[in-house]
Amino acid sequence: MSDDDGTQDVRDASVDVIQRELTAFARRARAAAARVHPEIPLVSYTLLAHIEERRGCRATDLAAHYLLDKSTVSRQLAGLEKLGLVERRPAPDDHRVQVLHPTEAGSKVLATAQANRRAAYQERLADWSAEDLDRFAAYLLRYNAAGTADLPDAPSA
Amino acid sequence: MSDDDGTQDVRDASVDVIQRELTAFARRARAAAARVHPEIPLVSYTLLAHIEERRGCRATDLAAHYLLDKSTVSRQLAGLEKLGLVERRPAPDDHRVQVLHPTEAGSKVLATAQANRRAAYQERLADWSAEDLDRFAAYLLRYNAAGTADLPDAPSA
DNA sequence: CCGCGTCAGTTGTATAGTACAACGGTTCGT
DNA sequence: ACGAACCGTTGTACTATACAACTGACGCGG
Repeated sequence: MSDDDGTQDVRDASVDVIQRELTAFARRARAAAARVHPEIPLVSYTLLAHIEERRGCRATDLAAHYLLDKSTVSRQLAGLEKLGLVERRPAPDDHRVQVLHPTEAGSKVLATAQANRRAAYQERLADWSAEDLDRFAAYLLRYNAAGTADLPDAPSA
Repeated sequence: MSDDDGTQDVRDASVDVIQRELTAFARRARAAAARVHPEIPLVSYTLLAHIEERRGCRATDLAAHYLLDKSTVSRQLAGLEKLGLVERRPAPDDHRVQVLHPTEAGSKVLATAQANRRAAYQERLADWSAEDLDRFAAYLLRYNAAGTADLPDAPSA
């Protein structure tokens, strides 16, 4: 307990707001995503985007990145493959791993979904100044970076 | 496209980052919540918090606020009641509605969960300056307010 | 007062998304 | 060559969710 000033109260209040608003956002995110791109099975969008971005990544990488169980990723991938949006190829050097690539259809679907999402975000953020957008983006980056630092399982300890 | 200036590019880049980071956050939120308060059935935490905050609210209010189907709310509430965390009482003047109140156990569980969440957030935001926290909080408020504008949650009445 | 439209909530059914555990195949270190 | 570690799949179960059909309670126009 510092006796110098009441700065801590201000910090607490801000943290409270951040907690509450982030929670509210998370609660609504699913419904919102369903409205923006109803076609692509939802979560798969995220995985597909990651696959596109990091071509040749493995299922395990996705699981680690998104804190998902490997079985979950496996099924999501199966769905994506059935839809013809990703290809799973065994790595030549290691037969355990599958190298993931978007198909052409996958890239196309992803581009459409991204365009929709982007339009939705831009509409929502239309009346923000460039400076505010920049700062908000920076804050989110910083927040998420903090969270993923200890992420690699943060297991027992 | 417009030939007036390049400010649009900067805006687009920021919006992209915001979109991506918010999505990443949403994807991880569930797993994170499960770690922070594994006891309380997860989503119910949010509803319970809302019930606590707005004592005497109705199931329909919750559904509207969180964009949930009333059946979903009904079941969540049933679970919460079975756990002895909320009470559902018929309104005296209108027998259709149920007035919701947290039980004592509910308030206690909620307080614990909130303390845990709060601690987690504070740890994560420990090295942020008070000014940054304040601004981040303000941005999140602004962002969410835009999304809820059309929701029947801010009743003029 | 009666019937009909409306509102609140519940229940049936179906679907994602997820985890955990058990398993099969692969690779590597000793 | 054996066993540990690793990658992915499959079986099972549970939560969260939606939509639709239904029950019960209001409330209004006749």
